[in-house]
Amino acid sequence: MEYNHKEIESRWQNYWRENDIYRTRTDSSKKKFYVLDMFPYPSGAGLHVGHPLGYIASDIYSRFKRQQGFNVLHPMGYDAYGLPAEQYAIQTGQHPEKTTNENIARYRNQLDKIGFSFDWSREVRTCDPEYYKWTQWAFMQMFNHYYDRDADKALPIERLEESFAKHGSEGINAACGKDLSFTAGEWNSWDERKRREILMNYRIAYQGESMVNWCPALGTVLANDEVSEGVSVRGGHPVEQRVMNQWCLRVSAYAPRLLADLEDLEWSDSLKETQRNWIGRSEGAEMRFPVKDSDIQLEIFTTRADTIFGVTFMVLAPESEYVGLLTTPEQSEAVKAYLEEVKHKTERERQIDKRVSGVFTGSYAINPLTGKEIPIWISDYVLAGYGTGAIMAVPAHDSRDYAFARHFNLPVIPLIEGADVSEESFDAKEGIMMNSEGPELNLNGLTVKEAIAKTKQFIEEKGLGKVKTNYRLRDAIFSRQRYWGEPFPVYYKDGIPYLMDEKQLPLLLPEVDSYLPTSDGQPPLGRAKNWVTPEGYPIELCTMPGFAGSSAYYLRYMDPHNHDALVSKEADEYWQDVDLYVGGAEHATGHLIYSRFWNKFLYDLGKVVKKEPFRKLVNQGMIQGRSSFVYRIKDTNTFVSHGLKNNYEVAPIRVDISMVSNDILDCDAFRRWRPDFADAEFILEEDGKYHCGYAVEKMSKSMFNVVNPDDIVERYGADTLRLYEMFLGPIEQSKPWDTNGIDGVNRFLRKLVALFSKADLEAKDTPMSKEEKKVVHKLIKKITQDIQNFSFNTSVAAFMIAVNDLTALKSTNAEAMRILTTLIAPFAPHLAEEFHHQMGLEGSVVDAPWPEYDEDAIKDDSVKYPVSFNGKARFTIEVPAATAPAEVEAIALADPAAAKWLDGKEVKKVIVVPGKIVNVVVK
RNA sequence: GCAGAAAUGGUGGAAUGGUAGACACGGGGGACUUAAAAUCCCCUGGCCCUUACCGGCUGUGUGGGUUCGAGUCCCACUUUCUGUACCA
Repeated sequence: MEYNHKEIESRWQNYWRENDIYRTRTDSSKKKFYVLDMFPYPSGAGLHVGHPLGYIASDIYSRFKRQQGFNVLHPMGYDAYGLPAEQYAIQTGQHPEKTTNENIARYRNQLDKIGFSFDWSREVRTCDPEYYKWTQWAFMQMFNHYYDRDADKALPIERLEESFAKHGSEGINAACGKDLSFTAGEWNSWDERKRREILMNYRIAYQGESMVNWCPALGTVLANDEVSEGVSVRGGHPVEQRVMNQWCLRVSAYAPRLLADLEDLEWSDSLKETQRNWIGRSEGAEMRFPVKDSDIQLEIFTTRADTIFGVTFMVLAPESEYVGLLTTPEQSEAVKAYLEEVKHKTERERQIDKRVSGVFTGSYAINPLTGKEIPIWISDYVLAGYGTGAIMAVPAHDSRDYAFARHFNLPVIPLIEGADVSEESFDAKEGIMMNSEGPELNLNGLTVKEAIAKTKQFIEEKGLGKVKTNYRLRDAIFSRQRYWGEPFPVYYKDGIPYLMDEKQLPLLLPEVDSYLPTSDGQPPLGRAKNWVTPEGYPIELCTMPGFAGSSAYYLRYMDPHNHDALVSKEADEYWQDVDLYVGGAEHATGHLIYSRFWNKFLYDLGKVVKKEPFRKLVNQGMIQGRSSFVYRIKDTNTFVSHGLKNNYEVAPIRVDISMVSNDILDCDAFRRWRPDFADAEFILEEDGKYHCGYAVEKMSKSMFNVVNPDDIVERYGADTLRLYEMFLGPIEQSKPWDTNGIDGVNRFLRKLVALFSKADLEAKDTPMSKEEKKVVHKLIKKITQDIQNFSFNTSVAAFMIAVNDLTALKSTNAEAMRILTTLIAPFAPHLAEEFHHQMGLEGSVVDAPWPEYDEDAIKDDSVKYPVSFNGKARFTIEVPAATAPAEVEAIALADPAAAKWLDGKEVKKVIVVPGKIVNVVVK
């Protein structure tokens, strides 16, 4: 049999499609298993070989689970809303829906060629109204709920209203944007507008003034995870801080649960740690410092309550509400100038420019423990969004305070014995306290840890402050001033936002004549005609951000065609959660936080049964590109091979990797590549070949290093691509794509075909020989373990060994081939299906039951023991498998070879590890 | 700065504390062939000994430790990658 991959693969792909082999149904008689890939954003560039890495791994796993008898849900869809499509639309005037659909068609075509077992009948697209109806629905639920800290869950906003009507703000412990205090009488006297304003501070989806990342180039606000190092993640445009009225999600209310529930997840340590850092829990104390000659109490947050005797000044964030209150007339000019300066700095400039800057307010606070006056300053190193936007500065033990104190010549008081603060601050939380004695509290002689505890207790008792836990995680900004996203089901009456009726969902994205903002700076939806409710009220002009649609898509797959709910009760109770989620670690602080939050919210509402969406998560590594270089000798058109380039003055030039094979350049193709290389000369190495250099870089068109999976499939077949991607190395590891070596995997498949074509398929009932059985059962054991451990590279190696062994045994046994076919089905499904049918077996190999292995068949009759002397292996003995350790020892010492290594020395001890080793310890 | 992960031949990578380098690429040699491709066989960490056979030494980033025995466990360090940062 010839291995004609094209013919085999297209034939079985058709068979799977025509027979609906991958259709999954809810089947309560079987145990479920849900394997999910992070759905892709369908970019215009199409898939490169890096994208399918995770898909192949998850496909192997889900096929394996299916063969083990599970009812496997393995869906795929598209994260279809996004910025690139919109920017392309702005440039070309084409509707983003059109280009998105074209990209999706291309992706689908590429994915289909690789032979995935996705149930495409469950496909979701975030831009599909039938899908985003439920994104809008979830937003409405969030608008209609608040977070009750006592119940520790989201509750309907009506409960809050009832409570306000009866008791005012008294007795309510809820997540709230402001410190609000009012009586029932006040509440009842307020009109609807005022009440709605109050309620807005409690809603989980709320509209509020907040400091946002504004990106002028993109004309939109961005979430914190969409900004990195002061520039937008998409496009790299500068981002500045602005106060704007925006829709937000009260993710921060869920911070404690998001942190605590990480414990039970089977995620990598590094990913959990990244989330822990992002959530950023810190235990400390909130303290009030009275301001001199004023009723104002300045509230600060600190984790170092122990350093209170070292506070020599206080600092406010420039945006702090105290700034206006504490600036004295004498200082008002200077403060005004400073605020102006800070305001015009972009976030990026603020980060790059680490110079110390600040201004004195003119006011003084009183240290409540020492009674001393301390100046209050303003500086942009204090952030408005964290803690209270004000700090007590302890220059001796905080490097930022230290830099500030040195710059403005403020005193530094060391508090820890032996700490040298003449050059830099001593930030470590360790040591013995000194200089810390006041009229009421003495910390001297205590360790830092003891001092923190004692101070906290003291300030709570004296009512100077309270113990507080802060989280770094901030609420997610949920508005985008863009076109290509989900419209908000919100309209405005007298400027107050109201929800539309649920029956009006989905609220369809309207057509516009251009995807740019309007001339008066409104978002693109401002161009839509009749963008009003039937009653004539204007509808919200912003759309939702990308993470809105990707936060609950895994639930929709469970029940994708349901018109009445995001997911039915039955489907949710059956499928529960994602058993295995495969995707990139770059989503650690975005999607994976939002999705967990979204799921927990729906859990609070009783809409889903699991408090966490993704039980086990595997991060596949990034596949980098491997660029090839040629070396042009300066001022010539002569190119020198990599090994000889040091003899010349050369300039490296990237060449398209399609002209390079195993680092050898196809010189003729190179000459044809570009007109100016047409008469290129080459200096070759001794072997008569031109060797290219290489570098590992991001895979991109501009580096000429993109490898398209279509080309690999065309040349070697999908089964080879699948096996090779797995063979490259551990799935979690980032590695460069290197097509060198794919021949080895392809060769293996051809050997497998050769082995199979010699098999005597007629003699079905012939038992395997002992040797055959051993090879096959060892393989079953190895593959079963490897798949469970996600160790696919070693599985591929095991297949290679088994095929070589069976070939060496000249095996023609049909049973051995049947088992081999079953085992390789998850990896090389096309070839396995071909074998399966050639053997005349019923149905698809997809449902071939996973074989059990027989431990007895694997056991050796005899065991080889390396015999070591003082840990160094010297010779090998072979004894019957059942030999007792004492006897093994005797045989080892009696071996003629032993005498040489004993050399008359005394044997101190002999260690026999059954089945492993004999180690003789001699003096 | 902080956090996490990693470091093994020319390359990608194997190794439940038990003969390091599986498997594959690349390289070398050979068979078949008029020839090439394809295929098959042998060798392939380094150093040394030997005509050859047989051998020996050394070796998993560096330095220490635990152990009969360490690539694997512990401590310190170096380097690389990833994430994150005026978060008080």
